[in-house]
This record gives sequence, C-alpha cells and structure tokens, in this order.
Amino acid sequence: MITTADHTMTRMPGDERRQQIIEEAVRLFSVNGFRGTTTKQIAAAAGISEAMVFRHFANKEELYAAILDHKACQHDLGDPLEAVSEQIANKDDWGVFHGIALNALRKHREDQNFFRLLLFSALEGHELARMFFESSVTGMYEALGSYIKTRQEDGAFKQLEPKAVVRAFVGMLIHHSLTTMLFDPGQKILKMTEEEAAHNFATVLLEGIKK
Amino acid sequence: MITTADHTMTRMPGDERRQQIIEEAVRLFSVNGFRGTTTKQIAAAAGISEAMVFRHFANKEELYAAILDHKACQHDLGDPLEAVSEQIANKDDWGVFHGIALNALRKHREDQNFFRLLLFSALEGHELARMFFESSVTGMYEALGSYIKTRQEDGAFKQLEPKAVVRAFVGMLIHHSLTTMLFDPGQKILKMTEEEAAHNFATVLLEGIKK
DNA sequence: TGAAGTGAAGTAAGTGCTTACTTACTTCCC
DNA sequence: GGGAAGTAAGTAAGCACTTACTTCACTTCA
Repeated sequence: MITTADHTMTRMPGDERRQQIIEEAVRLFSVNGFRGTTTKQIAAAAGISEAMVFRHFANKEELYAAILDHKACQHDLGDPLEAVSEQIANKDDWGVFHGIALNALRKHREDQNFFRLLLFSALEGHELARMFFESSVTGMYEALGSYIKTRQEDGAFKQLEPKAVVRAFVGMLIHHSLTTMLFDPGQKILKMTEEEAAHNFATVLLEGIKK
Repeated sequence: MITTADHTMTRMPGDERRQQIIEEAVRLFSVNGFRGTTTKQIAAAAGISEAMVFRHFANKEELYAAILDHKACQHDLGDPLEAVSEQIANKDDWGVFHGIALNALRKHREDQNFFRLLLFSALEGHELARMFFESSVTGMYEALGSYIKTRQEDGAFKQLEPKAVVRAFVGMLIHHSLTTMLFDPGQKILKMTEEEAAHNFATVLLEGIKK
C-alpha cells in the first residue's frame, strides 16, 4: 500500500483525527476552493480513506462549517482594537494607526490560508463565511470609527465621514495583503517589510485626516 | 421543449453566437466561478445545445481564454491615466487623484461581473487572469508612481515610497468596490455616492502625502 | 486467567449521479 | 446539393457518499 502521510496506520482518538482532517481541508480549500477540492484529496492528505472523512463529518458542507466554527473561535472576535488600547487611551494617533496596521498585516501573513478560504467562500456565496467576514469587518468599522469621531470632536481630525476613513485604511491593509498573497508572494514587486508598509500606510492616513 | 432564453431557435451567424456564448459564460463564471459553472448551464443560458458550445470552443479552458482575450481588448489597456491627462499636465494634484478614483469606482460598478471573474480566477490560479491582473495593476503602479515621483522632485509631495503610496490609493478603491460588491450591494452599510467616496479617498490620500 | 464479546477506527469496493466532451444525425439557407 | 447551424443521445471519467467488511484495544465474567 502506498501512503502519502507518515501518520498512516497509527490509530488516533476521534478528536485528534477530526482536527487533522480540518487542518488538511483548510489547506486544500484555500488553494483550490470548496468546489475545487475533492473529499478524496482531503482523505489522502490526512493519510486515511475517504470513508473516514464521512465518519467524522456528515457531508462536505458540514466539514466546511466545522472549519469556520473552529477558525472563528481561534480568531477571537474580541475587541478589534485590544492590541492598541493603550495608544487609544493616550490619544497617540500615530500609535493607534501604526499598531492596527502592523497587527493586521502580521495576522494576514500568518493565516494566509484562512484569508484565501474566506475570499473563496465570499465569492462562492457561502452564508457562514459571509457572516464571519461581515461581523469582523463591521466590528472594526464601529471600533475605529468611534475613535475617529472622538478625535474629530477634540478638534484633532478633519470632518470627514468616519466610515469612509476606516474604509480607506482597511482598504490599504487588505489590498496590500491580498496583492502580496496573490501576485507577489516573493515580495519582488514591492520590496518592503511589514514594518515599512505599516509605517507608510499609517503616515499617509494620519496626515490625510489630521488637522 | 423548455427554453430559458427567447433567442432560441433563431439561427445566427457564427460570430454573433460566439459573442453570445462568451457573454453568458462571463455572467455565470462570475457568479459561480470556473469550476462551479457547467458547460450545460452555459448552453442553456444561451438557449442552445451543449454541443454547440464545443463547436465554437475546443474546450472549457479555451472558452475561458476567449473571455479574457475579449475583455482585455474591451478594457483597453491603454494609458491608465488617460482620463486625467489634462490634470496631470496642469499638475492639478487633487484633480488627478479625484479623477482616477471616480473613474475606477465607476468602471468597477459597470463591470462587476468581470471584476468577480478576475478575482475568482486569481484565486483558482488561472495563469491568464493572473497575467491580466498583474499587467493592469503594474501599469497603474508605474504611471501613477512616476507622477508622484515627479511631484516629489517638485518639492510638492513628501518623500514616501511612491509604490507604497500607489498601493495605499489603489487599496482604498479596490477594497471599496470589493466590499460593496460582496457584502453591501444595497449600499446599506456605507451610504455614500461614488462621488462622495472618490472625494473622501482623494482628500485622505492627497492630504496624507503633500507637503 | 483467558475465551468471548464490544465498539471505535479503519478500509476496499462499490453506487448513482454529474461532468466535459463526442458522435451520428437533421435542418435550413444560398 | 453542399455546408454551416443545429440537435439528441451518447461515453468515459470523476464526484460525493455508502456498504459490507476487518482490525484491534479493551472490558467482562465463567
């Protein structure tokens, strides 16, 4: 028998195997999409037979839902500005934007697979992915938007629509991650470290909105 | 016989039919992706039998390539800054950024289908789509980047990496179109006209980079 | 103590349906 | 009557999912 993975034949308790299937599925879905990935491929990647996939998940859709559940927990969904709470308290505007940018760029790089998967499913029209995307984006809009509003009231920022400003900022970050991921994985077009990118984006935005 | 389109049964000369197949395919590919669209669906949408699709295109891949070819011509690929050439000559910075923004947002709305299709194929790893995306993005990077460089030499703009500035700007625009398309088609989250969005983005960017 | 039984983890070999693509044939216009 | 435009009815491969069976660690109780 030919096996593709060295963990074949080693019996594992149910939950570990479940996790393993989920992880391989994330990898494959993120590369080929939901429709472009077969249950056979997933099984092979996990080093088990296809039937075992269906012992752990009623069907392909349920496996997919399990991935989103798992990832949603993993990605906290707590306060999106938690990492820069200190800067916010100090009204250190540059620190806030720089911190958010650096944080977001790092997160995107670390979980490119999940990022791709989300995009795929948003395009494929999967409800759960849509909800996840929507709620996490909405959270950022509200949190950062209210900070901008506060600073406008302080007279520190121009009177631009806060949501538009957030969209501009989030746009810089997501587009940067997306372009790098899809077209410039080797960072050959734009030779720039994460730190430099975050610095540039924070500078452009802050200078653009402060009075 | 049940037909889904009113043009069934009317004989058309070859090229017209070819165009029609391409148009229906664009619509379907953009909604369901390449893998998620069947040749039967395309045939039904065009009101012809599946065999006719294969009379016009050797296989599904060739149909896909024909779409990109067709769209690539349609989308000119001339100077990406042609529409704002006057503002560039006058060094009307705000006019340049505002014009580009308005132009891009309009184009994206008008050709959402093609935009979705491109994203799908970038994710699915289709070489041609990759090339199209890459060349059009690269064109913008070079054209706008060189304008920014000129204005930096004039002493009008700050010494930020031009490519990073372009990426920030393009990011605002693409992210706005993408988010609107995927999650906010009814414009309920961000109630903002194209003109307002372009105004905001141009202001944020220009104020962020000018001295 | 050890044979008998239990159940979870595993598989090989299907099933029926869908897919891209083909073939053999018809219709209709010039 | 020849050729382009069209079709109905395939075919082989691939898909999600099932079935019928095996393996083996671990109880249970005569």
